[in-house]
Amino acid sequence: MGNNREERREDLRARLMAAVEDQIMQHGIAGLKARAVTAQAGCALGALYNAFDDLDMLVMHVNARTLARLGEALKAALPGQGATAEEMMQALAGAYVDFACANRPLWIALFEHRLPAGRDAPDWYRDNHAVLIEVVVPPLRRLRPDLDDQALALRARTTFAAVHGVVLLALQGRFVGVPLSDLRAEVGALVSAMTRGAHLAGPEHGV
Amino acid sequence: MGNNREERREDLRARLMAAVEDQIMQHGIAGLKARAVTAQAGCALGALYNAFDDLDMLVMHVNARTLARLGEALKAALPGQGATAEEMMQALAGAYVDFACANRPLWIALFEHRLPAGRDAPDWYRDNHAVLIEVVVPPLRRLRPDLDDQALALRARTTFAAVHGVVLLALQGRFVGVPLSDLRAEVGALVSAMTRGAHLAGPEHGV
DNA sequence: TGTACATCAGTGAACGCGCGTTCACTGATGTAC
DNA sequence: TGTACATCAGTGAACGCGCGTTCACTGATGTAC
Repeated sequence: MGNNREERREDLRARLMAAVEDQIMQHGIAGLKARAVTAQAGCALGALYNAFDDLDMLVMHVNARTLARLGEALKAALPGQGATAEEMMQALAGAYVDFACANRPLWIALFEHRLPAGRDAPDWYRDNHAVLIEVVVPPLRRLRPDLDDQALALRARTTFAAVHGVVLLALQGRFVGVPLSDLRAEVGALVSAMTRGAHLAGPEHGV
Repeated sequence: MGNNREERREDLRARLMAAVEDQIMQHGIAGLKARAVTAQAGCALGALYNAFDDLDMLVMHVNARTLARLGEALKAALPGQGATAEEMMQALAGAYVDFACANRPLWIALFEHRLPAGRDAPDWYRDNHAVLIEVVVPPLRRLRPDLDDQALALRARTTFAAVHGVVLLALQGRFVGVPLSDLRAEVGALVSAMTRGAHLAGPEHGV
């Protein structure tokens, strides 16, 4: 059993990631502490630094998993063949709201965690984010067949960011945010307006 | 000259606020340090705690001023009598982008600064945020004469948050954000789609 | 106007705490013969 | 199969640093008489 060491290592990494997820869900990313994580994972403080470079790296692995789960949720929400572009958009936006609400602190960690100045995120981490944009492209292409791939990719980011903004301000409990009870309906209305307005291919500002 | 003491106190408060603004512009809210602030204001570390309750309160005063300046910028950008609702919206969104770009770290501080768990912001601080929403209501009312005041106030928040989201992800340099060079155009396109789509008073999702 | 006293802004060294990270040590696991 | 040795995961006390806040002290400003 030559891979026993490797198995134990992977097991510890998994326990640490699970502990981080739980701690973030309980106390938010701002309240995350190495000691609480290792205590919950059932290992010594120092073991964290055997399994991962440091706490930031551990958080990035958890964020990557959250992102993957979010991506799955979005894909799973897409309706079947016969759906209109607006129905696809509504399904994606609804799934985004649902995921963010159900995993609020983890979802917020996705957008709040930042490395100390000077370090920047590894490629595998950056690349994970692509799914959030890519999933929006197909319905958008049907709404805007006049746009080329590059313009579509850009517009997909904008569309995502618009929905994201409404969800973020609401879930952060900011004063300017929409009340949680109205979130779903308001996001629905926004997507509705965006998709219907996008149809009208009038002259666009600055494009 | 019985108010000399009061004058000096106000002068110190003003110097501290100016120093905080400068420090945030240079190093961001995350890099704000009491020592750097008092050094730049030309007073001793302890003087800060004579002039303000603590560093958080000082930051809130600066945020309030930033918010006031932002409110002025938005109002100043509104076009004259003959303008259409979409023109008003575009002017507001454009002014929002401009202000956020020109005051990026201060603007980000507005949305990133948070009090330690348990304390919550005083009323005068919360109330300052209303301007961001109120300014959107008049053009929105013309686009949606069917909505009552309450629904309008809600939709104004949603509209604001959508634009805000696009600007935020771009200015934070997030991977999913729009490149800065495309920000103005994309926000323009978003506002365009939202206002034109809002006209079509079809059945709305969940409303 | 002058003197004695009270007040309080201003000072900055010291406090205190939180917390990520290290490191010398241990003991279990795997390897060589 | 058994024994000696090497490796390395696991340990947790200690380190180190950053940094907001306090507090005993000072001296300038204002007040009373």
